Amino acid sequence: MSPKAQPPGIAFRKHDHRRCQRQLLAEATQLCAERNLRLTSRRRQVLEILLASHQPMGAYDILAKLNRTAPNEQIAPPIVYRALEFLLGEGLIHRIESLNAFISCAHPGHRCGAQFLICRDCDQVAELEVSDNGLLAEAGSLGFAVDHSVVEITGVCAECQKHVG
Amino acid sequence: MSPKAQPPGIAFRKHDHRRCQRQLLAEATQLCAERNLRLTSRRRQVLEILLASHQPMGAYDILAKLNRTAPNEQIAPPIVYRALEFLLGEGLIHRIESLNAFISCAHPGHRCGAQFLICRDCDQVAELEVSDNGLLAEAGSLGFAVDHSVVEITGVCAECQKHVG
DNA sequence: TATGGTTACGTTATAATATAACACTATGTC
DNA sequence: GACATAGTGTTATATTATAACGTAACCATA
Ligand SMILES: [Zn+2]
Ligand SMILES: [Zn+2]
Ligand SMILES: [Zn+2]
Ligand SMILES: [Zn+2]
Repeated sequence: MSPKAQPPGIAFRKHDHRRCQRQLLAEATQLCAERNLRLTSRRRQVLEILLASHQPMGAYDILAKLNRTAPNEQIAPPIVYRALEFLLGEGLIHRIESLNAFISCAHPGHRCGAQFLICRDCDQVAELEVSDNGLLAEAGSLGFAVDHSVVEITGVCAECQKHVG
Repeated sequence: MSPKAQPPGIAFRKHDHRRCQRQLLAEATQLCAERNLRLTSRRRQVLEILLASHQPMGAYDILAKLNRTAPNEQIAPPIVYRALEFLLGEGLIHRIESLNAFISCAHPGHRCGAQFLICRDCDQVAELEVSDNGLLAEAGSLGFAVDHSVVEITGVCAECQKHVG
């Protein structure tokens, strides 16, 4: 089975996010099963926190949320960072470098680089998946062997442009 | 006068860096004069430290270098960050988000977004200037108003590929 | 050349982000 | 159960960045 990926720019569209969320969690669960990896409760907890929205969250925001849900235990940074590391490694979340923050992946399992549109008004982030040929071509012509690419475009989404103008 | 920009990928080519450095400093000086801005000695100091190579440096590396050159005074972080802020604002340097580091700009004054190839072997960073159409087109089709773009490609440069075998 | 406004610099303290190191616990295998 | 391994918990600390406030340099005008 190959579940359908979220369409590009979904973060900026009105959509049934409950469903969006459920679908992505199911995909993550399945993907871990297929890879024989353990989506432990900590890891799932962190993933669910990120799946709750299309907004990126800092590691310490996630930490705070964890500690709010379970005020008896006192969770420390390494726990969060380790869960994030696992999720990043499996392509279930992405790191937004220009925000020092993390966001759930809209197409779990795609191992290639993603591109992000970041609205500085509503803080939503949409994930694209464009084969940005021009750039990779230039890299190729210089004999540069690409490993990983970070593409983060900041601006104002269509919805927010309406509300301001 | 419009001085010639460094060709794309210069960081990965053998070149007369003394000259490269001199040229970029001259351009920076002129540009500040034209804009009626003060390239103070602190700012110039920080710029010169970055111009010394095509490798990005962390703010604290720059700080350490400043303090090494003048062991009598004890310079503190805000001084460095303020100089960096000025240089960033004028497009004389760039911030490499994925490294939390700074690098001198190869085309001072160009206000548009740049793209970087980052060699994880030799730590050199080459600045490109490609109109990466595919991506901006996608952004446009979503009605997203682009503000600033971060493009950072990590990999291994041609030279380093030879040396590893 | 005084005077006042502005910009830049210096200093101290602290915030925000991230990791090292090591002990303990759960999980799967024999 | 004994063992190896992977995951978690805990403490301390490293790294990156900024807030707040005072001082000095610069620049215009009188
Ligand atoms: Zn959604
Ligand atoms: Zn928006
Ligand atoms: Zn050079
Ligand atoms: Zn290299």
